[in-house]
Amino acid sequence: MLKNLEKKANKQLLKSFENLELPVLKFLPAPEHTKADLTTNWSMSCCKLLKKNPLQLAESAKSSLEKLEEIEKIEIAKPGFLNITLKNSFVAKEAENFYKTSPSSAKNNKEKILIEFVSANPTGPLHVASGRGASLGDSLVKIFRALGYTCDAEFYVNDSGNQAKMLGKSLKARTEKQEPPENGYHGDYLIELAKTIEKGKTEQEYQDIAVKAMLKTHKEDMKNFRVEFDTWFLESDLYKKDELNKTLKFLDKKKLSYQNEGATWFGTKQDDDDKDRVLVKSNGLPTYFLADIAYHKNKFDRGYDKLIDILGADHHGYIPRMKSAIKSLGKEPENFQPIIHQLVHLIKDGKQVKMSKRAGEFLSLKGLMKDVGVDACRFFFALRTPNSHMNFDIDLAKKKSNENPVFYVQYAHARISSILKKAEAEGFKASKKIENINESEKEVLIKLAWFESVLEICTRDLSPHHLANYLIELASMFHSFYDQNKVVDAEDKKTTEKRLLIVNLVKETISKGLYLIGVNAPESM
RNA sequence: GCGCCCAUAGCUCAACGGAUAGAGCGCUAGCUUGCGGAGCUAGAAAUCUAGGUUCGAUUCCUAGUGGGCGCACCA
Repeated sequence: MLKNLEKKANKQLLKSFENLELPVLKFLPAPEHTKADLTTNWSMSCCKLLKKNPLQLAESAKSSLEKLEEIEKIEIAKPGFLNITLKNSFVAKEAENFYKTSPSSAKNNKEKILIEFVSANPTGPLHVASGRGASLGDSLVKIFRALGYTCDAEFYVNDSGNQAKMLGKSLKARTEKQEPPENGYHGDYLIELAKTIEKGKTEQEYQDIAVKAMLKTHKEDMKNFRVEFDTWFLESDLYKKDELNKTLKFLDKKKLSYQNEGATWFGTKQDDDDKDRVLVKSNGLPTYFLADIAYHKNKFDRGYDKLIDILGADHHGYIPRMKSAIKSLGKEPENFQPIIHQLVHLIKDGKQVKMSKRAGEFLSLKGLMKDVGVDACRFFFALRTPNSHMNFDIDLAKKKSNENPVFYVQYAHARISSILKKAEAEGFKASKKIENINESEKEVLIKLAWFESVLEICTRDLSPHHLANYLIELASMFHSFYDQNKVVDAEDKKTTEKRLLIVNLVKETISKGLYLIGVNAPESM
Protein backbone atom coordinates (compact mmCIF):
# COMPACT_ATOMS: atom_id res chain seq x y z
CA MET A 1 0.00 0.00 0.00
CA LEU A 2 2.77 2.39 0.88
CA LYS A 3 4.46 1.82 -2.41
CA ASN A 4 1.43 2.75 -4.45
CA LEU A 5 0.96 5.81 -2.35
CA GLU A 6 4.62 6.69 -2.84
CA LYS A 7 4.24 6.42 -6.59
CA LYS A 8 1.15 8.56 -6.51
CA ALA A 9 2.87 11.16 -4.39
CA ASN A 10 5.84 11.33 -6.74
CA LYS A 11 3.56 11.81 -9.69
CA GLN A 12 1.76 14.55 -7.89
CA LEU A 13 5.02 16.34 -7.09
CA LEU A 14 6.21 16.14 -10.68
CA LYS A 15 2.98 17.70 -11.75
CA SER A 16 3.32 20.54 -9.28
CA PHE A 17 6.99 21.24 -9.77
CA GLU A 18 7.19 20.63 -13.51
CA ASN A 19 10.69 19.34 -13.14
CA LEU A 20 11.64 15.85 -14.24
CA GLU A 21 15.00 15.92 -12.47
CA LEU A 22 13.57 15.97 -8.97
CA PRO A 23 14.85 13.44 -6.45
CA VAL A 24 12.42 10.66 -5.68
CA LEU A 25 10.24 11.07 -2.64
CA LYS A 26 10.50 8.24 -0.15
CA PHE A 27 8.29 7.61 2.82
CA LEU A 28 9.64 6.43 6.11
CA PRO A 29 7.86 5.57 9.34
CA ALA A 30 7.34 8.76 11.29
CA PRO A 31 9.11 9.00 14.64
CA GLU A 32 6.96 8.53 17.70
CA HIS A 33 6.93 12.12 18.88
CA THR A 34 5.56 13.50 15.62
CA LYS A 35 2.30 11.61 16.13
CA ALA A 36 2.16 11.24 12.35
CA ASP A 37 2.03 8.08 10.24
CA LEU A 38 4.65 8.73 7.58
CA THR A 39 7.49 11.12 7.13
CA THR A 40 9.66 12.23 4.27
CA ASN A 41 12.80 14.34 3.98
CA TRP A 42 12.08 15.14 0.36
CA SER A 43 12.33 18.91 0.63
CA MET A 44 15.76 18.70 2.24
CA SER A 45 16.96 16.33 -0.41
CA CYS A 46 16.12 18.69 -3.26
CA CYS A 47 16.68 22.10 -1.74
CA LYS A 48 20.15 22.37 -3.27
CA LEU A 49 18.91 21.47 -6.68
CA LEU A 50 16.02 23.90 -6.64
CA LYS A 51 18.00 26.55 -4.76
CA LYS A 52 15.23 27.20 -2.34
CA ASN A 53 15.18 26.79 1.37
CA PRO A 54 13.71 23.52 2.55
CA LEU A 55 10.91 25.06 4.57
CA GLN A 56 9.58 26.90 1.51
CA LEU A 57 9.79 23.73 -0.51
CA ALA A 58 8.03 21.85 2.24
CA GLU A 59 5.21 24.36 2.05
CA SER A 60 4.81 23.89 -1.68
CA ALA A 61 5.06 20.11 -1.40
CA LYS A 62 2.53 20.20 1.39
CA SER A 63 -0.10 22.01 -0.61
CA SER A 64 0.58 19.75 -3.55
CA LEU A 65 0.36 16.48 -1.64
CA GLU A 66 -2.62 17.52 0.41
CA LYS A 67 -4.68 17.14 -2.72
CA LEU A 68 -4.24 13.39 -2.51
CA GLU A 69 -7.37 11.75 -1.16
CA GLU A 70 -5.38 9.31 0.98
CA ILE A 71 -3.87 12.03 3.10
CA GLU A 72 -5.61 13.49 6.10
CA LYS A 73 -3.11 16.20 6.91
CA ILE A 74 0.49 17.21 6.59
CA GLU A 75 2.59 19.00 9.14
CA ILE A 76 5.93 20.59 8.52
CA ALA A 77 8.70 20.15 11.05
CA LYS A 78 11.92 22.02 11.66
CA PRO A 79 14.45 21.63 8.88
CA GLY A 80 11.78 20.63 6.38
CA PHE A 81 10.25 17.28 7.21
CA LEU A 82 6.79 16.54 5.94
CA ASN A 83 4.90 14.56 8.55
CA ILE A 84 1.92 12.90 7.02
CA THR A 85 -1.18 11.62 8.67
CA LEU A 86 -3.12 9.15 6.57
CA LYS A 87 -6.88 8.98 6.44
CA ASN A 88 -8.18 6.21 8.65
CA SER A 89 -10.53 5.11 5.91
CA PHE A 90 -7.60 4.69 3.53
CA VAL A 91 -5.56 2.62 5.97
CA ALA A 92 -8.56 0.46 6.76
CA LYS A 93 -9.40 -0.14 3.14
CA GLU A 94 -5.84 -0.99 2.16
CA ALA A 95 -5.49 -3.40 5.05
CA GLU A 96 -8.23 -5.55 3.57
CA ASN A 97 -6.06 -6.10 0.54
CA PHE A 98 -2.77 -6.87 2.28
CA TYR A 99 -2.71 -10.49 1.42
CA LYS A 100 -4.57 -10.33 -1.84
CA THR A 101 -1.77 -8.63 -3.69
CA SER A 102 1.57 -10.22 -4.35
CA PRO A 103 4.85 -8.42 -3.85
CA SER A 104 5.74 -6.03 -6.62
CA SER A 105 9.51 -5.83 -6.12
CA ALA A 106 10.65 -8.49 -8.51
CA LYS A 107 8.01 -8.19 -11.16
CA ASN A 108 10.38 -6.68 -13.64
CA ASN A 109 13.37 -8.53 -12.38
CA LYS A 110 14.17 -11.71 -14.19
CA GLU A 111 17.68 -12.24 -12.85
CA LYS A 112 18.44 -15.60 -11.32
CA ILE A 113 20.27 -15.57 -8.03
CA LEU A 114 22.35 -18.37 -6.54
CA ILE A 115 23.36 -18.19 -2.91
CA GLU A 116 26.15 -20.51 -1.88
CA PHE A 117 26.61 -21.03 1.81
CA VAL A 118 28.00 -23.25 4.54
CA SER A 119 30.10 -25.27 2.06
CA ALA A 120 31.97 -26.87 4.94
CA ASN A 121 34.52 -29.53 4.17
CA PRO A 122 33.03 -32.99 4.62
CA THR A 123 35.78 -33.87 7.04
CA GLY A 124 33.94 -33.60 10.33
CA PRO A 125 30.68 -32.54 11.95
CA LEU A 126 29.33 -29.06 11.31
CA HIS A 127 30.12 -26.64 14.07
CA VAL A 128 28.47 -23.53 15.40
CA ALA A 129 30.08 -21.13 12.95
CA SER A 130 28.43 -23.04 10.12
CA GLY A 131 25.16 -22.40 11.87
CA ARG A 132 25.52 -18.69 11.41
CA GLY A 133 26.19 -18.98 7.70
CA ALA A 134 23.41 -21.51 7.32
CA SER A 135 20.91 -19.34 9.11
CA LEU A 136 21.90 -16.28 7.10
CA GLY A 137 21.85 -18.02 3.75
CA ASP A 138 18.61 -19.85 4.26
CA SER A 139 16.79 -16.72 5.40
CA LEU A 140 18.07 -14.70 2.48
CA VAL A 141 16.99 -17.32 -0.03
CA LYS A 142 13.52 -17.40 1.49
CA ILE A 143 13.25 -13.62 1.60
CA PHE A 144 14.31 -13.24 -2.03
CA ARG A 145 11.71 -15.82 -2.98
CA ALA A 146 9.04 -14.12 -0.90
CA LEU A 147 9.64 -11.00 -2.96
CA GLY A 148 9.25 -12.94 -6.17
CA TYR A 149 12.88 -13.44 -7.17
CA THR A 150 14.24 -16.66 -8.55
CA CYS A 151 16.79 -17.71 -5.99
CA ASP A 152 18.44 -21.05 -5.27
CA ALA A 153 20.52 -22.37 -2.40
CA GLU A 154 23.66 -24.38 -2.92
CA PHE A 155 26.14 -26.23 -0.75
CA TYR A 156 29.58 -26.80 -2.29
CA VAL A 157 31.10 -30.05 -1.13
CA ASN A 158 34.88 -30.17 -1.21
CA ASP A 159 35.14 -33.89 -1.70
CA SER A 160 38.42 -33.75 -3.61
CA GLY A 161 41.93 -32.66 -2.85
CA ASN A 162 44.17 -32.89 0.16
CA GLN A 163 41.61 -32.58 2.91
CA ALA A 164 39.52 -35.42 1.60
CA LYS A 165 42.64 -37.53 1.13
CA MET A 166 43.66 -36.87 4.69
CA LEU A 167 40.21 -37.89 5.84
CA GLY A 168 40.60 -41.22 4.04
CA LYS A 169 44.00 -41.75 5.62
CA SER A 170 42.65 -40.92 9.05
CA LEU A 171 39.78 -43.34 8.72
CA LYS A 172 42.12 -46.04 7.50
CA ALA A 173 44.29 -45.52 10.56
CA ARG A 174 41.26 -45.79 12.82
CA THR A 175 40.21 -49.12 11.32
CA GLU A 176 43.67 -50.35 12.18
CA LYS A 177 43.32 -49.00 15.73
CA GLN A 178 45.99 -46.43 15.10
CA GLU A 179 46.17 -42.68 15.57
CA PRO A 180 45.58 -40.67 12.39
CA PRO A 181 48.60 -38.85 10.94
CA GLU A 182 49.78 -35.63 12.54
CA ASN A 183 47.76 -33.31 10.29
CA GLY A 184 44.86 -35.73 9.93
CA TYR A 185 41.44 -35.75 11.60
CA HIS A 186 41.51 -36.83 15.21
CA GLY A 187 37.88 -36.46 16.22
CA ASP A 188 35.96 -39.26 17.86
CA TYR A 189 33.51 -39.42 14.98
CA LEU A 190 36.02 -41.36 12.88
CA ILE A 191 36.52 -43.89 15.67
CA GLU A 192 32.77 -44.46 15.67
CA LEU A 193 32.68 -44.73 11.91
CA ALA A 194 35.63 -47.11 11.83
CA LYS A 195 33.76 -49.58 14.04
CA THR A 196 31.22 -50.11 11.29
CA ILE A 197 33.68 -50.77 8.47
CA GLU A 198 35.94 -53.63 7.45
CA LYS A 199 39.67 -53.35 7.47
CA GLY A 200 41.96 -53.66 4.49
CA LYS A 201 40.41 -51.31 1.97
CA THR A 202 42.36 -48.81 -0.10
CA GLU A 203 42.77 -45.20 0.99
CA GLN A 204 40.50 -44.10 -1.83
CA GLU A 205 37.80 -46.45 -0.66
CA TYR A 206 38.05 -45.17 2.90
CA GLN A 207 37.97 -41.65 1.60
CA ASP A 208 34.77 -42.33 -0.30
CA ILE A 209 33.16 -43.97 2.70
CA ALA A 210 34.16 -41.18 5.05
CA VAL A 211 33.08 -38.37 2.73
CA LYS A 212 29.76 -40.06 2.16
CA ALA A 213 29.22 -40.50 5.88
CA MET A 214 30.15 -36.89 6.68
CA LEU A 215 27.97 -35.58 3.91
CA LYS A 216 25.10 -37.54 5.34
CA THR A 217 25.51 -35.95 8.75
CA HIS A 218 25.75 -32.51 7.16
CA LYS A 219 22.51 -33.11 5.33
CA GLU A 220 20.83 -34.28 8.50
CA ASP A 221 22.09 -31.31 10.48
CA MET A 222 20.92 -28.86 7.85
CA LYS A 223 17.53 -30.47 7.68
CA ASN A 224 17.16 -30.35 11.44
CA PHE A 225 18.24 -26.73 11.36
CA ARG A 226 15.45 -26.12 8.81
CA VAL A 227 17.91 -25.09 6.15
CA GLU A 228 17.10 -26.28 2.66
CA PHE A 229 19.49 -26.61 -0.24
CA ASP A 230 18.45 -27.02 -3.83
CA THR A 231 21.77 -28.56 -4.77
CA TRP A 232 24.69 -30.18 -3.04
CA PHE A 233 27.37 -29.55 -5.61
CA LEU A 234 30.28 -31.97 -5.57
CA GLU A 235 33.73 -30.62 -6.32
CA SER A 236 34.56 -34.04 -7.76
CA ASP A 237 32.00 -33.44 -10.50
CA LEU A 238 34.16 -30.60 -11.77
CA TYR A 239 37.02 -33.05 -12.19
CA LYS A 240 34.82 -35.65 -13.79
CA LYS A 241 33.70 -33.17 -16.40
CA ASP A 242 37.23 -31.89 -16.90
CA GLU A 243 36.09 -28.40 -16.04
CA LEU A 244 39.39 -27.42 -14.45
CA ASN A 245 41.26 -27.97 -17.68
CA LYS A 246 38.57 -26.20 -19.63
CA THR A 247 38.87 -23.26 -17.28
CA LEU A 248 42.66 -23.27 -17.64
CA LYS A 249 42.35 -23.17 -21.40
CA PHE A 250 39.79 -20.44 -21.16
CA LEU A 251 42.16 -18.29 -19.08
CA ASP A 252 45.12 -19.15 -21.27
CA LYS A 253 43.23 -18.10 -24.36
CA LYS A 254 42.47 -14.76 -22.77
CA LYS A 255 46.16 -14.51 -21.89
CA LEU A 256 45.37 -14.15 -18.22
CA SER A 257 47.67 -16.90 -17.01
CA TYR A 258 51.41 -17.35 -17.24
CA GLN A 259 54.14 -19.82 -16.35
CA ASN A 260 56.72 -19.17 -13.69
CA GLU A 261 59.06 -21.53 -11.80
CA GLY A 262 57.17 -24.53 -13.10
CA ALA A 263 53.76 -23.34 -11.94
CA THR A 264 50.85 -21.72 -13.73
CA TRP A 265 49.86 -18.33 -12.34
CA PHE A 266 46.90 -16.05 -12.58
CA GLY A 267 47.41 -12.29 -12.56
CA THR A 268 45.14 -11.22 -9.75
CA LYS A 269 47.52 -8.53 -8.60
CA GLN A 270 46.46 -6.16 -11.32
CA ASP A 271 43.14 -6.04 -9.53
CA ASP A 272 43.08 -5.62 -5.79
CA ASP A 273 44.96 -8.67 -4.66
CA ASP A 274 48.31 -8.57 -2.82
CA LYS A 275 50.02 -10.87 -5.25
CA ASP A 276 49.40 -13.17 -8.17
CA ARG A 277 48.01 -16.60 -7.41
CA VAL A 278 48.92 -20.09 -8.45
CA LEU A 279 46.48 -22.14 -10.51
CA VAL A 280 48.59 -25.23 -11.13
CA LYS A 281 51.37 -26.09 -8.74
CA SER A 282 54.82 -27.06 -9.98
CA ASN A 283 53.98 -30.65 -9.08
CA GLY A 284 51.24 -30.52 -11.68
CA LEU A 285 48.32 -30.52 -9.24
CA PRO A 286 45.60 -27.86 -9.44
CA THR A 287 45.04 -25.48 -6.53
CA TYR A 288 41.76 -25.05 -4.71
CA PHE A 289 41.58 -21.63 -6.32
CA LEU A 290 41.52 -23.07 -9.84
CA ALA A 291 38.75 -25.45 -8.84
CA ASP A 292 36.84 -22.54 -7.39
CA ILE A 293 37.16 -20.50 -10.56
CA ALA A 294 35.87 -23.49 -12.49
CA TYR A 295 33.08 -23.83 -9.97
CA HIS A 296 31.99 -20.21 -10.33
CA LYS A 297 32.22 -20.47 -14.08
CA ASN A 298 29.99 -23.48 -13.81
CA LYS A 299 27.45 -21.50 -11.81
CA PHE A 300 27.27 -18.83 -14.49
CA ASP A 301 27.09 -21.49 -17.18
CA ARG A 302 24.09 -22.96 -15.42
CA GLY A 303 22.28 -19.69 -16.06
CA TYR A 304 22.66 -17.76 -12.82
CA ASP A 305 23.10 -14.02 -13.19
CA LYS A 306 24.05 -13.11 -9.68
CA LEU A 307 26.20 -15.19 -7.38
CA ILE A 308 26.14 -14.58 -3.66
CA ASP A 309 28.78 -16.37 -1.60
CA ILE A 310 28.52 -16.44 2.14
CA LEU A 311 31.89 -16.77 3.80
CA GLY A 312 33.23 -16.76 7.32
CA ALA A 313 35.53 -13.86 8.23
CA ASP A 314 38.50 -16.21 8.28
CA HIS A 315 38.17 -16.42 4.49
CA HIS A 316 37.88 -12.73 3.72
CA GLY A 317 41.40 -12.62 2.30
CA TYR A 318 40.13 -14.85 -0.44
CA ILE A 319 37.74 -12.30 -1.86
CA PRO A 320 40.06 -10.07 -3.92
CA ARG A 321 41.34 -13.00 -5.97
CA MET A 322 37.79 -14.28 -6.42
CA LYS A 323 36.63 -10.88 -7.63
CA SER A 324 39.50 -10.87 -10.04
CA ALA A 325 38.47 -14.31 -11.23
CA ILE A 326 34.89 -13.19 -11.79
CA LYS A 327 36.18 -10.33 -13.89
CA SER A 328 38.25 -12.74 -15.96
CA LEU A 329 35.09 -14.72 -16.66
CA GLY A 330 33.77 -11.62 -18.34
CA LYS A 331 31.29 -10.72 -15.62
CA GLU A 332 30.63 -7.42 -13.93
CA PRO A 333 31.54 -6.92 -10.26
CA GLU A 334 27.87 -6.70 -9.31
CA ASN A 335 27.35 -10.24 -10.58
CA PHE A 336 29.34 -11.50 -7.61
CA GLN A 337 28.45 -10.47 -4.09
CA PRO A 338 30.36 -12.02 -1.24
CA ILE A 339 28.91 -11.71 2.24
CA ILE A 340 31.35 -12.00 5.08
CA HIS A 341 29.95 -12.94 8.41
CA GLN A 342 32.13 -12.43 11.43
CA LEU A 343 33.04 -15.34 13.58
CA VAL A 344 30.95 -16.57 16.44
CA HIS A 345 32.46 -16.63 19.87
CA LEU A 346 30.94 -19.08 22.24
CA ILE A 347 30.68 -17.97 25.82
CA LYS A 348 30.32 -20.47 28.59
CA ASP A 349 30.55 -19.64 32.29
CA GLY A 350 31.34 -16.09 31.24
CA LYS A 351 34.42 -17.12 29.30
CA GLN A 352 35.14 -17.60 25.66
CA VAL A 353 35.27 -21.22 24.57
CA LYS A 354 38.36 -21.80 22.50
CA MET A 355 38.34 -24.11 19.56
CA SER A 356 40.32 -27.25 20.12
CA LYS A 357 40.54 -30.73 18.77
CA ARG A 358 39.32 -32.07 22.05
CA ALA A 359 36.35 -29.72 22.17
CA GLY A 360 33.19 -31.47 23.17
CA GLU A 361 29.62 -31.72 21.94
CA PHE A 362 28.60 -28.13 22.53
CA LEU A 363 30.83 -26.85 19.77
CA SER A 364 28.97 -28.81 17.15
CA LEU A 365 25.88 -27.39 15.53
CA LYS A 366 24.06 -30.56 16.45
CA GLY A 367 24.94 -30.07 20.10
CA LEU A 368 23.87 -26.46 20.01
CA MET A 369 20.53 -27.33 18.47
CA LYS A 370 20.01 -29.90 21.19
CA ASP A 371 20.94 -27.51 23.98
CA VAL A 372 19.29 -24.35 22.79
CA GLY A 373 16.57 -25.47 20.43
CA VAL A 374 16.32 -24.63 16.77
CA ASP A 375 13.88 -21.74 17.22
CA ALA A 376 16.05 -19.82 19.65
CA CYS A 377 19.15 -20.59 17.67
CA ARG A 378 17.77 -19.42 14.34
CA PHE A 379 16.22 -16.30 15.82
CA PHE A 380 19.37 -15.45 17.71
CA PHE A 381 21.46 -15.68 14.56
CA ALA A 382 18.87 -13.80 12.52
CA LEU A 383 18.93 -10.85 14.90
CA ARG A 384 22.51 -9.93 14.11
CA THR A 385 24.00 -8.30 11.06
CA PRO A 386 26.64 -10.47 9.42
CA ASN A 387 29.20 -7.82 10.36
CA SER A 388 28.67 -8.08 14.07
CA HIS A 389 31.25 -10.02 15.99
CA MET A 390 28.77 -11.97 17.96
CA ASN A 391 29.04 -13.62 21.30
CA PHE A 392 26.88 -16.66 21.72
CA ASP A 393 26.24 -17.13 25.40
CA ILE A 394 25.44 -20.79 25.70
CA ASP A 395 24.21 -20.60 29.27
CA LEU A 396 21.85 -17.76 28.41
CA ALA A 397 20.57 -19.39 25.26
CA LYS A 398 19.95 -22.63 27.14
CA LYS A 399 17.62 -20.98 29.58
CA LYS A 400 14.65 -21.10 27.25
CA SER A 401 13.17 -18.29 29.24
CA ASN A 402 11.79 -14.91 28.30
CA GLU A 403 15.35 -13.66 28.20
CA ASN A 404 15.25 -14.77 24.62
CA PRO A 405 13.17 -12.50 22.37
CA VAL A 406 12.08 -15.37 20.18
CA PHE A 407 9.59 -16.37 22.87
CA TYR A 408 8.19 -12.89 22.95
CA VAL A 409 7.34 -13.05 19.27
CA GLN A 410 6.12 -16.62 19.44
CA TYR A 411 3.98 -15.77 22.43
CA ALA A 412 2.18 -13.10 20.46
CA HIS A 413 1.40 -15.67 17.79
CA ALA A 414 0.19 -18.24 20.28
CA ARG A 415 -1.89 -15.65 22.06
CA ILE A 416 -3.62 -14.67 18.86
CA SER A 417 -4.24 -18.29 17.96
CA SER A 418 -5.90 -18.75 21.29
CA ILE A 419 -8.09 -15.70 20.81
CA LEU A 420 -9.15 -16.87 17.39
CA LYS A 421 -10.10 -20.26 18.78
CA LYS A 422 -12.14 -18.72 21.51
CA ALA A 423 -13.85 -16.40 19.07
CA GLU A 424 -14.69 -19.27 16.80
CA ALA A 425 -16.12 -21.26 19.69
CA GLU A 426 -18.33 -18.32 20.56
CA GLY A 427 -19.56 -18.02 17.01
CA PHE A 428 -17.65 -14.92 15.89
CA LYS A 429 -16.22 -14.64 12.41
CA ALA A 430 -13.57 -12.24 11.28
CA SER A 431 -15.12 -9.59 9.09
CA LYS A 432 -14.07 -8.96 5.50
CA LYS A 433 -14.03 -5.23 5.92
CA ILE A 434 -12.42 -2.87 8.30
CA GLU A 435 -14.25 0.31 9.20
CA ASN A 436 -13.94 3.00 11.80
CA ILE A 437 -10.53 2.23 13.17
CA ASN A 438 -9.14 3.81 16.29
CA GLU A 439 -5.59 5.05 16.77
CA SER A 440 -4.03 1.87 18.06
CA GLU A 441 -5.73 -0.18 15.35
CA LYS A 442 -4.37 2.22 12.80
CA GLU A 443 -0.88 1.97 14.25
CA VAL A 444 -0.92 -1.81 13.94
CA LEU A 445 -2.23 -1.75 10.39
CA ILE A 446 0.43 0.70 9.26
CA LYS A 447 3.09 -1.45 10.87
CA LEU A 448 1.79 -4.38 8.86
CA ALA A 449 1.98 -2.29 5.72
CA TRP A 450 5.73 -1.91 6.15
CA PHE A 451 6.34 -5.63 5.98
CA GLU A 452 7.25 -5.78 2.31
CA SER A 453 9.58 -2.81 2.61
CA VAL A 454 11.37 -4.54 5.46
CA LEU A 455 11.97 -7.55 3.25
CA GLU A 456 13.36 -5.28 0.57
CA ILE A 457 15.77 -3.73 3.01
CA CYS A 458 16.87 -7.23 3.94
CA THR A 459 17.70 -8.00 0.32
CA ARG A 460 19.45 -4.67 -0.10
CA ASP A 461 21.65 -5.23 2.95
CA LEU A 462 21.79 -8.98 2.44
CA SER A 463 20.82 -9.58 6.02
CA PRO A 464 17.64 -10.82 7.69
CA HIS A 465 18.21 -8.90 10.91
CA HIS A 466 15.86 -6.10 9.88
CA LEU A 467 13.08 -8.66 9.68
CA ALA A 468 13.84 -10.17 13.08
CA ASN A 469 13.80 -6.73 14.66
CA TYR A 470 10.61 -5.85 12.83
CA LEU A 471 8.93 -8.93 14.25
CA ILE A 472 9.86 -7.92 17.77
CA GLU A 473 8.38 -4.48 17.15
CA LEU A 474 5.23 -5.92 15.65
CA ALA A 475 4.79 -8.34 18.54
CA SER A 476 5.27 -5.51 20.98
CA MET A 477 2.71 -3.42 19.17
CA PHE A 478 0.25 -6.27 19.25
CA HIS A 479 0.70 -6.93 22.97
CA SER A 480 0.15 -3.29 23.66
CA PHE A 481 -2.87 -3.13 21.37
CA TYR A 482 -4.30 -6.22 22.98
CA ASP A 483 -3.96 -4.70 26.38
CA GLN A 484 -5.99 -1.66 25.38
CA ASN A 485 -8.58 -3.24 23.12
CA LYS A 486 -10.87 -6.10 23.90
CA VAL A 487 -11.23 -8.42 20.96
CA VAL A 488 -13.69 -11.18 21.74
CA ASP A 489 -15.48 -9.23 24.43
CA ALA A 490 -15.54 -5.95 22.58
CA GLU A 491 -18.40 -3.46 22.91
CA ASP A 492 -20.33 -4.97 20.05
CA LYS A 493 -20.21 -7.79 17.54
CA LYS A 494 -19.09 -5.56 14.71
CA THR A 495 -16.06 -4.34 16.64
CA THR A 496 -15.18 -7.88 17.64
CA GLU A 497 -15.28 -9.09 14.07
CA LYS A 498 -13.27 -6.14 12.82
CA ARG A 499 -10.61 -6.76 15.45
CA LEU A 500 -10.58 -10.44 14.65
CA LEU A 501 -9.54 -9.54 11.13
CA ILE A 502 -6.83 -7.18 12.34
CA VAL A 503 -5.50 -9.73 14.76
CA ASN A 504 -5.59 -12.33 12.03
CA LEU A 505 -3.46 -10.12 9.80
CA VAL A 506 -0.94 -9.73 12.60
CA LYS A 507 -0.86 -13.48 13.06
CA GLU A 508 -0.27 -14.14 9.39
CA THR A 509 2.50 -11.59 9.24
CA ILE A 510 4.27 -12.97 12.29
CA SER A 511 3.89 -16.47 10.96
CA LYS A 512 5.26 -15.51 7.57
CA GLY A 513 8.12 -13.53 9.08
CA LEU A 514 9.10 -16.32 11.43
CA TYR A 515 9.01 -18.80 8.59
CA LEU A 516 11.45 -16.64 6.66
CA ILE A 517 13.95 -16.87 9.47
CA GLY A 518 13.37 -20.54 10.09
CA VAL A 519 11.41 -20.27 13.31
CA ASN A 520 8.17 -22.04 14.13
CA ALA A 521 5.02 -20.08 14.81
CA PRO A 522 3.30 -22.12 17.53
CA GLU A 523 -0.46 -22.24 18.04
CA SER A 524 0.16 -22.69 21.73
CA MET A 525 3.15 -22.64 24.06
C1' G B 1 54.34 -4.49 8.53
C1' C B 2 49.90 -4.73 5.14
C1' G B 3 44.57 -5.77 4.55
C1' C B 4 39.29 -6.73 6.21
C1' C B 5 35.69 -6.26 10.29
C1' C B 6 34.08 -4.19 14.96
C1' A B 7 33.65 -0.24 19.11
C1' U B 8 26.29 2.56 21.06
C1' A B 9 22.68 1.68 28.13
C1' G B 10 25.30 -2.78 33.44
C1' C B 11 24.97 -7.19 29.47
C1' U B 12 23.56 -8.93 24.20
C1' C B 13 22.33 -6.18 19.97
C1' A B 14 19.33 -2.27 16.38
C1' A B 15 19.13 2.47 13.88
C1' C B 16 18.02 2.89 4.56
C1' G B 17 22.99 10.70 5.93
C1' G B 18 17.67 12.96 9.33
C1' A B 19 14.13 15.06 14.18
C1' U B 20 13.83 13.71 21.23
C1' A B 21 19.49 7.18 19.23
C1' G B 22 15.53 1.96 19.56
C1' A B 23 14.75 -3.26 21.59
C1' G B 24 15.51 -7.65 24.77
C1' C B 25 17.66 -9.11 29.44
C1' G B 26 18.96 -6.97 34.19
C1' C B 27 17.41 -2.74 37.66
C1' U B 28 13.28 0.70 40.12
C1' A B 29 7.88 1.71 40.80
C1' G B 30 2.94 0.29 39.42
C1' C B 31 -1.07 -3.04 36.88
C1' U B 32 -2.69 -9.11 39.18
C1' U B 33 -10.19 -13.28 40.46
C1' G B 34 -6.41 -12.11 32.96
C1' C B 35 -10.40 -12.61 25.56
C1' G B 36 -3.15 -16.70 27.52
C1' G B 37 0.60 -11.97 33.13
C1' A B 38 5.84 -15.88 28.65
C1' G B 39 1.88 -9.68 29.11
C1' C B 40 1.07 -4.18 29.91
C1' U B 41 2.31 1.01 31.94
C1' A B 42 6.00 4.39 33.84
C1' G B 43 11.30 5.31 35.17
C1' A B 44 16.93 5.41 35.62
C1' A B 45 20.70 4.23 31.94
C1' A B 46 24.63 4.86 25.98
C1' U B 47 27.10 6.85 20.47
C1' C B 48 35.84 5.14 22.10
C1' U B 49 39.10 9.94 21.19
C1' A B 50 40.57 14.19 17.95
C1' G B 51 39.82 16.59 13.43
C1' G B 52 37.04 17.08 8.58
C1' U B 53 32.70 16.91 4.80
C1' U B 54 27.23 18.31 5.35
C1' C B 55 21.52 22.42 6.42
C1' G B 56 22.05 17.84 9.41
C1' A B 57 26.98 12.49 11.27
C1' U B 58 26.13 6.69 15.51
C1' U B 59 26.27 6.46 10.07
C1' C B 60 30.74 9.22 5.22
C1' C B 61 36.40 10.81 5.15
C1' U B 62 41.39 11.30 7.89
C1' A B 63 44.36 10.19 12.12
C1' G B 64 44.61 7.75 16.81
C1' U B 65 43.19 4.04 20.76
C1' G B 66 41.30 -0.82 21.90
C1' G B 67 39.62 -5.78 20.16
C1' G B 68 38.59 -9.93 16.35
C1' C B 69 40.29 -12.16 11.78
C1' G B 70 43.51 -12.86 7.62
C1' C B 71 48.15 -12.35 4.82
C1' A B 72 50.61 -20.47 1.27
C1' C B 73 52.80 -23.63 -5.08
C1' C B 74 46.70 -25.27 2.18
C1' A B 75 41.62 -26.09 1.40
